[in-house]
Amino acid sequence: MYRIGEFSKICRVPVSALRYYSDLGLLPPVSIDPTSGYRYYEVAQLPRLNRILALKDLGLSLDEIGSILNNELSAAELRGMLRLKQAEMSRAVAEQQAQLARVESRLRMIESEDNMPEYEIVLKDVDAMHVASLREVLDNLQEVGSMIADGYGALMPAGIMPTGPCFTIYHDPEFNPEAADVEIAFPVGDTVAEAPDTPAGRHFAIRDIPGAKAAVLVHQGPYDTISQAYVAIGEWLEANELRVAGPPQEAYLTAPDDPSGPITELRFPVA
Amino acid sequence: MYRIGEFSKICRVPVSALRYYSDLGLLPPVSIDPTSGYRYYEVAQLPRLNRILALKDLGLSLDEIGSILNNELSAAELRGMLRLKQAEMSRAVAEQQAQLARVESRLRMIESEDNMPEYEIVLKDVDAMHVASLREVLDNLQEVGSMIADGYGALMPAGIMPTGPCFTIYHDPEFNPEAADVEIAFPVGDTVAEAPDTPAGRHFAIRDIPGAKAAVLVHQGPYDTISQAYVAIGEWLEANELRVAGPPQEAYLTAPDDPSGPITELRFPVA
DNA sequence: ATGCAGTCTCGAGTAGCTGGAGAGTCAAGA
DNA sequence: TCTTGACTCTCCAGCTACTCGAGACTGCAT
Repeated sequence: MYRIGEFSKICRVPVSALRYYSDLGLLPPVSIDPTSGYRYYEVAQLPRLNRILALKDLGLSLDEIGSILNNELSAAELRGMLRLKQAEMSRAVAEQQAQLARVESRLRMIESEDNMPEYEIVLKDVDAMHVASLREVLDNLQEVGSMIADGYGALMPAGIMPTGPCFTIYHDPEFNPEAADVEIAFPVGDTVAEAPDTPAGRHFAIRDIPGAKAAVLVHQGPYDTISQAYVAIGEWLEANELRVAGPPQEAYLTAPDDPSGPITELRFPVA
Repeated sequence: MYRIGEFSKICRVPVSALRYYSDLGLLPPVSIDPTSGYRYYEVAQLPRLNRILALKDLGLSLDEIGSILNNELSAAELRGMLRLKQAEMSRAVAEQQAQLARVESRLRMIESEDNMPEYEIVLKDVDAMHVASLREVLDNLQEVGSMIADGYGALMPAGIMPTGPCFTIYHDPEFNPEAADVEIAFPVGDTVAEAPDTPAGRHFAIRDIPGAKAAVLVHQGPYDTISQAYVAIGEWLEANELRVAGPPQEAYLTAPDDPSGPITELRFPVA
């Protein structure tokens, strides 16, 4: 019979943890003095304690360990749980490694530039959207502005309120300013199934854009400096070993008359 | 000006998190209606929010991010912090991978045996000890018992109380029952600098055993079945790709007359 | 006027402990 | 027998970065 401190030395587990396990009923002391409340342990409890530690080390929660120790779980169930943990952990490892890679690339960046980067690029889950869109091959990207106005000019009178800021999708595999395959999308309610032609005679397509993970960057300032943002996001993707998995999007988050100037969000879907 | 829900859609950050950042002062809304308490945001806050998310993704705490955003930290300090995080994270990644390997080896084990393993093996930090020890080359391991008794026979009368259970250290690079280089160690107080010779005329060495990480296993049952435990720990070390980094120890945790039978702890230092 | 979706604050919960406060206990020395 | 000091007890708070729920209020559309 050892008091908790001695037992703690023997098993090399902190006293506080032993008390915690005792309270949870995971490792009840062999006896508790009813007057003093002192917990008394025996060396014979070491195998059980080691089982607890071993199972904990496998990533199981104390709750789950309790079930296992009380034989509430069959071997098959334990196997299933472990397989689940395994999948979960390999995902976690991959995620951790990616995060470490991001830290390293960031370090390299600030050590070469010796200051904070101009843009912050973040991975986000962009969820699925139902959109009304106009797709055209343009020989002049200036036209995008008038196409947007044209689109709103059709949707608003028809009572179709966009549910979010409109954005363009650049379908070209490589940038070609003389024949740019551009889609302008207006997010609309899920129930919208058709839209009238625009004042300029364009025809809407209604489609779903699936959700995806995307590298997202916010560009604040005049649109004609946005190429810097493309450079930054390209470098970032390369540094983080991510591959582009779809056409990039540019969302126009501000109204044309916003006092803080135009704000554009770049989204590159990644695998 | 957007209400929190709309802004949440734009930035793809949950409302609860935005409120949390607002309470922490990390991303205060541009205005708060004094009567309703409604928070109002603007698109121009997206860059700051993305900075928060990017820094968070680098493993910084919200506290640290707050300092950075308020310019309380120089670029050099940020670099230092990131380097620290980097070291910490690569350690964490390695640890996670090792844990994943343990899960996988455990899965393989229970899938081949189709039941729970007999022993639970755990990595523990064994801390440094000051010991009085007897080292000898024995041609018969049975003698260990009498050596232990001999040791106690010298220490107790001299008023040197062992501070923990005694243990043997097997110094042989490979097991040799005809000439086993065995050290029997009695943990004693740090102040002990010498001990008298034993009744049988053996001479104590007083030394420090450095702390180390060790694979630990508890064997409950008669000593002559302990070879199973050695097999188990050997398999475990192999499955977890750990290398032995010192002579193994066997600690005798029970008194000879303990009703629960002998309990032995095996410790293999690992790198 | 009435819904109803959105928002507010506040408090609790998460996992696995760790640390502290304040009180009681045990064994040895004076 | 008393004291001292090490140990132990219970209970509560804190850690991180939120999330969830209760109960009350607001804003907008019918």
